[in-house]
Amino acid sequence: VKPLVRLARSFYARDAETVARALLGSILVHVVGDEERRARVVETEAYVGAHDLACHASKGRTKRTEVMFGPAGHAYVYLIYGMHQMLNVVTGDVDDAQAVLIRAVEPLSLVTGKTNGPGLVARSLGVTREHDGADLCAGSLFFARGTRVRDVVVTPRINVDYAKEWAKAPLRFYDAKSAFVSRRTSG
DNA sequence: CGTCAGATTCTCT
DNA sequence: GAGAATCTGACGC
Repeated sequence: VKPLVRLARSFYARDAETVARALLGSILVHVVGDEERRARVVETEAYVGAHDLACHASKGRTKRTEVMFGPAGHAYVYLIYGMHQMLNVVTGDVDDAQAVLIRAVEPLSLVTGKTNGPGLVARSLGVTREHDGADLCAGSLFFARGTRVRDVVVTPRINVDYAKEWAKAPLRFYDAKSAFVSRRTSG
Protein backbone atom coordinates (compact mmCIF):
# COMPACT_ATOMS: atom_id res chain seq x y z
CA VAL A 1 0.00 0.00 0.00
CA LYS A 2 1.99 2.92 -1.35
CA PRO A 3 1.42 6.58 -0.51
CA LEU A 4 -0.95 8.30 -2.90
CA VAL A 5 -0.17 11.30 -5.04
CA ARG A 6 -3.44 12.94 -5.96
CA LEU A 7 -3.68 14.16 -9.54
CA ALA A 8 -3.87 17.94 -9.78
CA ARG A 9 -6.29 20.25 -11.58
CA SER A 10 -3.78 20.83 -14.36
CA PHE A 11 -3.90 17.14 -15.18
CA TYR A 12 -7.60 17.35 -15.99
CA ALA A 13 -7.49 20.73 -17.68
CA ARG A 14 -6.52 19.24 -21.01
CA ASP A 15 -8.60 17.84 -23.84
CA ALA A 16 -10.62 14.73 -23.04
CA GLU A 17 -8.69 12.47 -25.37
CA THR A 18 -5.40 13.30 -23.71
CA VAL A 19 -6.85 12.85 -20.24
CA ALA A 20 -8.54 9.57 -21.21
CA ARG A 21 -5.19 8.18 -22.29
CA ALA A 22 -3.35 9.58 -19.30
CA LEU A 23 -5.86 8.17 -16.83
CA LEU A 24 -5.04 4.62 -17.87
CA GLY A 25 -2.90 3.13 -15.13
CA SER A 26 -3.89 5.75 -12.58
CA ILE A 27 -5.47 4.80 -9.27
CA LEU A 28 -9.11 5.57 -8.59
CA VAL A 29 -9.58 6.15 -4.87
CA HIS A 30 -12.73 6.45 -2.80
CA VAL A 31 -12.37 7.03 0.91
CA VAL A 32 -15.37 5.87 2.91
CA GLY A 33 -14.97 6.25 6.63
CA ASP A 34 -11.66 4.61 7.49
CA GLU A 35 -11.83 2.51 4.36
CA GLU A 36 -9.71 3.52 1.39
CA ARG A 37 -10.94 1.75 -1.72
CA ARG A 38 -8.48 1.59 -4.57
CA ALA A 39 -8.65 0.38 -8.14
CA ARG A 40 -6.45 0.76 -11.20
CA VAL A 41 -8.02 2.39 -14.24
CA VAL A 42 -7.74 0.17 -17.33
CA GLU A 43 -10.43 1.45 -19.71
CA THR A 44 -11.74 4.92 -20.54
CA GLU A 45 -13.67 6.81 -23.18
CA ALA A 46 -13.40 10.44 -24.22
CA TYR A 47 -16.43 12.66 -24.87
CA VAL A 48 -14.94 15.62 -26.56
CA GLY A 49 -17.47 18.44 -26.39
CA ALA A 50 -20.85 19.82 -27.47
CA HIS A 51 -20.08 19.10 -31.12
CA ASP A 52 -19.56 15.41 -30.27
CA LEU A 53 -22.97 13.82 -30.91
CA ALA A 54 -22.24 11.07 -28.39
CA CYS A 55 -21.59 13.61 -25.64
CA HIS A 56 -24.53 14.56 -23.42
CA ALA A 57 -23.53 18.17 -23.84
CA SER A 58 -24.49 17.96 -27.51
CA LYS A 59 -28.13 18.11 -26.41
CA GLY A 60 -27.57 21.48 -24.85
CA ARG A 61 -26.60 23.04 -21.60
CA THR A 62 -29.12 21.78 -19.07
CA LYS A 63 -29.25 21.23 -15.37
CA ARG A 64 -28.00 17.69 -15.86
CA THR A 65 -25.07 18.55 -18.10
CA GLU A 66 -24.12 21.75 -16.30
CA VAL A 67 -21.20 20.11 -14.47
CA MET A 68 -19.53 19.29 -17.76
CA PHE A 69 -19.48 22.95 -18.68
CA GLY A 70 -17.74 23.78 -15.42
CA PRO A 71 -14.08 23.58 -14.45
CA ALA A 72 -12.03 20.43 -15.01
CA GLY A 73 -11.33 17.95 -12.26
CA HIS A 74 -14.90 17.46 -11.10
CA ALA A 75 -16.99 14.30 -11.22
CA TYR A 76 -19.94 14.01 -13.57
CA VAL A 77 -22.09 11.15 -12.31
CA TYR A 78 -25.47 10.32 -13.79
CA LEU A 79 -27.97 7.52 -13.79
CA ILE A 80 -28.61 5.47 -16.91
CA TYR A 81 -31.23 2.81 -17.62
CA GLY A 82 -32.73 3.81 -14.32
CA MET A 83 -30.22 1.76 -12.38
CA HIS A 84 -26.60 2.20 -13.37
CA GLN A 85 -24.41 5.09 -12.30
CA MET A 86 -21.72 6.31 -14.65
CA LEU A 87 -18.59 7.95 -13.33
CA ASN A 88 -17.10 10.59 -15.60
CA VAL A 89 -14.37 13.16 -15.13
CA VAL A 90 -14.81 16.70 -16.43
CA THR A 91 -11.85 17.87 -18.50
CA GLY A 92 -10.91 20.87 -20.62
CA ASP A 93 -11.66 24.54 -20.10
CA VAL A 94 -14.72 26.11 -18.55
CA ASP A 95 -17.62 26.23 -21.08
CA ASP A 96 -15.94 23.50 -23.12
CA ALA A 97 -17.98 20.46 -22.13
CA GLN A 98 -15.59 17.56 -22.33
CA ALA A 99 -15.48 14.49 -20.12
CA VAL A 100 -13.91 11.07 -19.70
CA LEU A 101 -15.96 8.00 -18.80
CA ILE A 102 -14.30 5.42 -16.56
CA ARG A 103 -15.31 2.11 -18.15
CA ALA A 104 -13.28 -0.47 -16.24
CA VAL A 105 -10.85 -0.81 -13.34
CA GLU A 106 -8.81 -3.53 -11.64
CA PRO A 107 -9.52 -3.96 -7.91
CA LEU A 108 -6.51 -3.13 -5.75
CA SER A 109 -7.81 -2.93 -2.20
CA LEU A 110 -11.17 -2.99 -0.43
CA VAL A 111 -12.97 -3.27 -3.74
CA THR A 112 -15.25 -6.25 -4.24
CA GLY A 113 -17.40 -7.47 -7.09
CA LYS A 114 -16.98 -7.07 -10.81
CA THR A 115 -15.36 -3.92 -12.15
CA ASN A 116 -15.24 -4.53 -15.88
CA GLY A 117 -17.96 -2.16 -17.02
CA PRO A 118 -18.88 1.46 -16.29
CA GLY A 119 -21.92 0.62 -14.17
CA LEU A 120 -19.88 -1.92 -12.25
CA VAL A 121 -17.07 0.54 -11.60
CA ALA A 122 -19.38 2.91 -9.77
CA ARG A 123 -21.13 0.09 -7.96
CA SER A 124 -17.97 -1.60 -6.69
CA LEU A 125 -16.36 1.65 -5.57
CA GLY A 126 -19.52 3.00 -3.99
CA VAL A 127 -19.77 5.99 -6.31
CA THR A 128 -23.26 7.43 -6.70
CA ARG A 129 -25.01 10.51 -8.02
CA GLU A 130 -24.23 12.07 -4.68
CA HIS A 131 -20.78 12.53 -6.13
CA ASP A 132 -22.08 14.49 -9.11
CA GLY A 133 -20.13 17.73 -9.14
CA ALA A 134 -17.64 16.53 -6.53
CA ASP A 135 -14.18 18.09 -6.74
CA LEU A 136 -11.63 15.37 -7.47
CA CYS A 137 -8.87 17.69 -6.31
CA ALA A 138 -10.22 18.05 -2.79
CA GLY A 139 -12.70 15.44 -1.61
CA SER A 140 -12.85 11.73 -0.74
CA LEU A 141 -13.11 10.69 -4.37
CA PHE A 142 -10.06 11.21 -6.53
CA PHE A 143 -7.44 9.82 -8.86
CA ALA A 144 -3.84 9.24 -7.89
CA ARG A 145 -0.65 8.70 -9.81
CA GLY A 146 -0.27 5.09 -10.91
CA THR A 147 1.76 3.00 -13.26
CA ARG A 148 2.45 3.71 -16.88
CA VAL A 149 0.46 1.72 -19.42
CA ARG A 150 2.73 0.77 -22.31
CA ASP A 151 0.25 -0.93 -24.56
CA VAL A 152 -2.86 1.17 -25.23
CA VAL A 153 -5.54 -0.14 -27.58
CA VAL A 154 -7.78 2.41 -29.34
CA THR A 155 -11.28 1.61 -30.59
CA PRO A 156 -14.62 3.35 -31.21
CA ARG A 157 -16.77 3.96 -28.15
CA ILE A 158 -19.37 1.50 -26.89
CA ASN A 159 -23.13 1.95 -27.30
CA VAL A 160 -23.06 5.22 -29.17
CA ASP A 161 -24.42 3.98 -32.49
CA TYR A 162 -26.93 6.82 -32.54
CA ALA A 163 -24.15 9.38 -32.77
CA LYS A 164 -23.83 9.29 -36.57
CA GLU A 165 -20.31 10.04 -37.73
CA TRP A 166 -19.15 10.31 -34.13
CA ALA A 167 -20.05 6.68 -33.47
CA LYS A 168 -16.90 5.59 -35.25
CA ALA A 169 -14.49 8.06 -33.70
CA PRO A 170 -11.54 6.26 -32.07
CA LEU A 171 -12.09 7.57 -28.54
CA ARG A 172 -12.08 4.44 -26.39
CA PHE A 173 -8.81 3.45 -24.76
CA TYR A 174 -7.79 0.42 -22.79
CA ASP A 175 -4.78 -1.37 -21.41
CA ALA A 176 -4.05 -4.30 -23.72
CA LYS A 177 -2.48 -6.20 -20.84
CA SER A 178 -5.47 -6.01 -18.56
CA ALA A 179 -7.92 -8.85 -18.08
CA PHE A 180 -10.49 -6.47 -16.61
CA VAL A 181 -11.56 -4.68 -19.76
CA SER A 182 -15.32 -4.67 -20.46
CA ARG A 183 -16.36 -7.52 -22.71
CA ARG A 184 -18.34 -5.50 -25.19
CA THR A 185 -15.69 -4.76 -27.72
CA SER A 186 -16.42 -2.72 -30.78
CA GLY A 187 -12.99 -2.99 -32.22
C1' DC B 1 -19.41 -16.00 -30.09
C1' DG B 2 -24.19 -13.68 -30.55
C1' DT B 3 -28.83 -11.85 -29.35
C1' DC B 4 -32.11 -10.07 -26.17
C1' DA B 5 -35.04 -8.51 -22.49
C1' DG B 6 -35.27 -6.42 -18.13
C1' DA B 7 -35.76 -2.94 -15.27
C1' DT B 8 -35.80 1.93 -13.33
C1' DT B 9 -35.65 6.75 -12.76
C1' DC B 10 -34.62 11.19 -14.28
C1' DT B 11 -34.99 14.79 -17.95
C1' DC B 12 -36.97 17.87 -20.75
C1' DT B 13 -41.20 19.02 -23.32
C1' DG C 1 -45.96 12.16 -19.36
C1' DA C 2 -43.38 10.21 -23.04
C1' DG C 3 -39.03 8.62 -23.91
C1' DA C 4 -34.41 8.28 -23.31
C1' DA C 5 -30.53 5.98 -21.44
C1' DT C 6 -21.97 6.21 -22.22
C1' DC C 7 -25.80 -1.14 -19.37
C1' DT C 8 -25.83 -5.90 -17.41
C1' DG C 9 -26.70 -10.62 -17.01
C1' DA C 10 -28.73 -14.55 -18.94
C1' DC C 11 -29.36 -17.66 -22.34
C1' DG C 12 -28.45 -20.30 -26.76
C1' DC C 13 -25.43 -22.36 -30.16
